[in-house]
Amino acid sequence: MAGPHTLAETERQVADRLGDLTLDFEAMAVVSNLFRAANAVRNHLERSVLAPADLTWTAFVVLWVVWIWGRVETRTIAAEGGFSKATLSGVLTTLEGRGLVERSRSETDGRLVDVALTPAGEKLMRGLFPKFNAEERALTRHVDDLGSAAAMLRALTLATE
Amino acid sequence: MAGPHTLAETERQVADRLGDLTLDFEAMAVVSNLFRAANAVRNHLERSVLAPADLTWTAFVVLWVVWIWGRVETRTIAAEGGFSKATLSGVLTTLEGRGLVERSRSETDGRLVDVALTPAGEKLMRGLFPKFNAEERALTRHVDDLGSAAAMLRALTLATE
DNA sequence: ACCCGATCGTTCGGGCCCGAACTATCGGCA
DNA sequence: TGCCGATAGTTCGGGCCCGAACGATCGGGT
Repeated sequence: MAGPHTLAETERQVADRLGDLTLDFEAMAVVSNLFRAANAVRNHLERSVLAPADLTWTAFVVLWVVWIWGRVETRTIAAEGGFSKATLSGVLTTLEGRGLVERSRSETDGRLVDVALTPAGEKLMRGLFPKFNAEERALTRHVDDLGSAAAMLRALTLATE
Repeated sequence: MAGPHTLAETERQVADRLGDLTLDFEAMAVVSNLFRAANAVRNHLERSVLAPADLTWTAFVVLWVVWIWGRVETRTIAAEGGFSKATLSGVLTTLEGRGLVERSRSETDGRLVDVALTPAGEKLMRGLFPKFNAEERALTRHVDDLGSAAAMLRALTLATE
């Protein structure tokens, strides 16, 4: 554990508090470690790669989706990135103000808004993503089976639907 | 993947964009799925368990740490919960305003602040945590080996230090 | 041609989140 | 005793984050 207490200590304390109730300690540990890991990885990548480029995590995810898929509709970005359309709207305004993306109303459906990278955004991502991926590689180097790790995380995601 | 595109499609698109560079697709998938899973699990638990009690995720984590460990110093909560002390300060003010926790300056060290649950906070957690753990159990029921899953996530966390 | 339920993106309010700057306190050392 | 670097918690500014409410648009059915 990243905190000052070990998992065993925590479990004993919880058992003291709720000794009369049935608890699933293994499920508790998985969820707890999931957030510890996500938080730690996010903070690490933000500090090492994103902060020098003055980008937040969410802004980077938005740029990544638009960069990979080209001109995309707003609703696709939100679904792909895993955040609400309300959040996306604000982030897009920030990125548009910095000249990294462009919004344009769809010609075939007046409700939709298409998003595309500007040349500046394109240039930024081309320089930034290799550094990002190199850090991802370094962070995962001690995971023996990357394939089954990804599958396990995918199972967790699917369980919420 | 939770998004509209499969992992294979995404990899092909990335290869098209960066065909001249060496990338680690497996590391990319693990980090990507880590955030998808953490986001999905967090949103699910917030909506199913926390929202009815009018608690945010972070507020619940704070209450959990204080509940399990009894009277604790502020710095311990921040380290255990994985967020900054600036964030914690605001959340504690919110929880104190709702009468769920109490702040008190340490008698032995004037710099420290001790935090403890009020009876109302104690009652809330005793009723809420069993529901929370039941959801954790449901979410992780399709993970075959919970022990190795927790270990893998722990390895990811350690890699950031 | 006209409704009407569904869908899309934005806006609003409240709360979380972090780094940096700040104040107060502590402990060691001359 | 008096300094001084280290440490704890708060405050501040800017940005993210969500649900709910809103206005605009679409498309099927009459």
